[in-house]
Amino acid sequence: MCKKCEKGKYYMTTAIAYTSGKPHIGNTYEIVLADSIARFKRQEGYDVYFQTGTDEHGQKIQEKAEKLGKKPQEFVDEVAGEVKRIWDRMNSSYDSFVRTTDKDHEEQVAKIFKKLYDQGDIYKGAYEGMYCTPCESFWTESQLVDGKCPDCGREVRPAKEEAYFFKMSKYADRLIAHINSHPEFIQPVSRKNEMMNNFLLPGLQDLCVSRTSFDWGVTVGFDPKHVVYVWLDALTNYITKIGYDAEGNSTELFNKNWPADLHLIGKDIIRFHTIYWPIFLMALDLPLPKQIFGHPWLLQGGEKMSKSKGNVIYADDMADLFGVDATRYFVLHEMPFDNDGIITWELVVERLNSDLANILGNLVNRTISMCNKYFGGVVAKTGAEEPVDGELKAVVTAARDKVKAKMDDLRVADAISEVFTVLRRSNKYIDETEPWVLAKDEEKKGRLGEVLYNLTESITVAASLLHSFLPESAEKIVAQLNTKIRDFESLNQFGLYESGNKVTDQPEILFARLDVKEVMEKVEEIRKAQCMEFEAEQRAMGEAPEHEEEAGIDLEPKAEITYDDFMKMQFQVGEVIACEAVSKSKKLLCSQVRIGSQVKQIVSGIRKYYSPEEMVGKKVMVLVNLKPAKLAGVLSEGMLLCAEDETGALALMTPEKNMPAGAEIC
RNA sequence: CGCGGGAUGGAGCAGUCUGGAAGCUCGUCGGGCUCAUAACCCGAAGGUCGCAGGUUCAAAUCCUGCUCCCGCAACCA
Repeated sequence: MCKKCEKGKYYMTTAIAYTSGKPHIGNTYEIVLADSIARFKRQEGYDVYFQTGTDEHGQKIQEKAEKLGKKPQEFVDEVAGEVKRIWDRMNSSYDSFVRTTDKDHEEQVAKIFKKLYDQGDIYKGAYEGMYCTPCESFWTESQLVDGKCPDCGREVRPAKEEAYFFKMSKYADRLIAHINSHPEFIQPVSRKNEMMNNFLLPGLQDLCVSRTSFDWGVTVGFDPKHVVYVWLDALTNYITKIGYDAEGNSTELFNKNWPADLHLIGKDIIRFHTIYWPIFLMALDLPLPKQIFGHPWLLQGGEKMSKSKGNVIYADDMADLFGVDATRYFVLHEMPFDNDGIITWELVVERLNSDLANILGNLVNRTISMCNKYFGGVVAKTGAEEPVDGELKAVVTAARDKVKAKMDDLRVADAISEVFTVLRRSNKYIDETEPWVLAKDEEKKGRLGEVLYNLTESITVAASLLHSFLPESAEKIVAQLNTKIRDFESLNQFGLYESGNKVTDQPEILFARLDVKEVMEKVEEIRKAQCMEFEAEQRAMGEAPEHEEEAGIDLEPKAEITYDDFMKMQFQVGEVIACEAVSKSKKLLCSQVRIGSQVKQIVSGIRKYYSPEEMVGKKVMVLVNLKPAKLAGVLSEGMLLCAEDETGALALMTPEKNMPAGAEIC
């Protein structure tokens, strides 16, 4: 009975999370998605090996650690611990958690680098070009967009660096052939053309695979001032951690599991996984992974999440409010196959109430209640069948293969929907059979027993199919029914629930309905806490030695103006009577400013330094007769004057003694 | 002409590749039912599929042009 041998191995990975900060629900989505696939494959009978982990090297991490006054290792230990904790909390069943700072990984990366160098795929050159610090990327002039980084759009600066390069072009033809002959290689397929047209067909540039500008990475053994640059370090985790050895002594685990069956990654790093990674593997003379799936993103209300917007949703907060399975359910359900998904707290509550509480939880609850009420909890087949049973049974027995078909395409959301089809049909079945009517007639007791048996059986099958997605809840359901998660093989059969079995007499509510308002109140608290945390972090990152010896600031002198020029400008004291953030912008606040008897609306880029609440009541210096203009679509009828230091920090100008709103400043 | 994504009943989406009776979930309204977590079941209303042209016997779907929205960027009056 070696269940593990039935279908062969299935090796899958997630991308490894970059440890520059705590992962939000969008990042967490990937692990939940991967976990569901891993669990499903196991259920199907595959010998699954599921690897995830963290990517911990690089300039960004080094810099962030420095700013926080920590050693890089100390910093990544903290973040990696946090990532692992969240992954665990989400109940992810990974077999291996890799960290790129693991010694065995680092050793292999160095060996791989040397091997590729020795065989001539990596050569030493000099990189000259425009460098984008945040992206850690060099660009050629022709790649720049408006003279800026084509990836992030930020400023680049000319830089020259001695570096090692990988001869990408050498393998390009082979890769193109592979992609063309393996249509399943890149998923969703729409990404395939993107890669072909934008990168492969125009011709691959050699890839820079080392850096000298920082040292937080794997040192190149034979040239220690270089560290291995991100992709050769990060991507290779997929082989190093299962025991690949560049010198030919790979482990059993590696020989069994490579090539990977699935790399699950975000759509933003498809290029690296479908071009660079396969080429590295070709150079190492290893087979290519079978499939790479670039999943879409989960966006907060249609926007990307960011801390500075205070709209980041974390898995922890969701799990606190809704529970782990509800969190898993939401991200899995809401994420379409190749479009970005949307997450808002309101949507989460809606899904939880309507699907988990109403359809699933309530079905289990009402069924168990009836079993108890009418038969003291005993569920027994009586043989009193009626035609309507057939429809229910047909839906139940068809579910397994439908779920499997969706999962084979990695359409997890659709797979879950198939299970809910069963649950909906079961609820309908209760209405059709009206057990409470049957219960009133002693002669129909047999029929009533059959109906409840059919329901119990249907729920058992559904729970078994849900096990991959909502492991905890599925276990709870079968426990309440006093049975077990059923073997995948037999899930297309109806009637395996042990007749005469007794369900629990104390059914627990699986998912409680939630009130949106109450949830939103709690969310407000979370938001506030998040903003404070963000500010604290900003402060910790800010250069600490602020007031040692106040340095003056010299500005480029502007052209001299006349007194008449000066008199053209009308400055007055204004009182801020209301203020709110401009929703479209991260930086702007919109204030209503009372000047004498009139009120002007003024937009200012000071959100980073002043909250709307603290603005209200302030007396400020206003340039009143500035021509009105629209900022981020909002009309602004003047300017609040601020002092600005060399870091860009702002301070509002306020009268040194209290002055009435409207007082002229001259 | 910065890059990218999008526009389908009140909300969120599917359908677009491979033209051929506008569909799903939620919400709303009406009805049924009472075993159950004010849950469940049935029914209804609600869309000129962003706009304008074009191709076609036939366009949400293909072609052309335009508008608007979102992310990055910009905006810090």
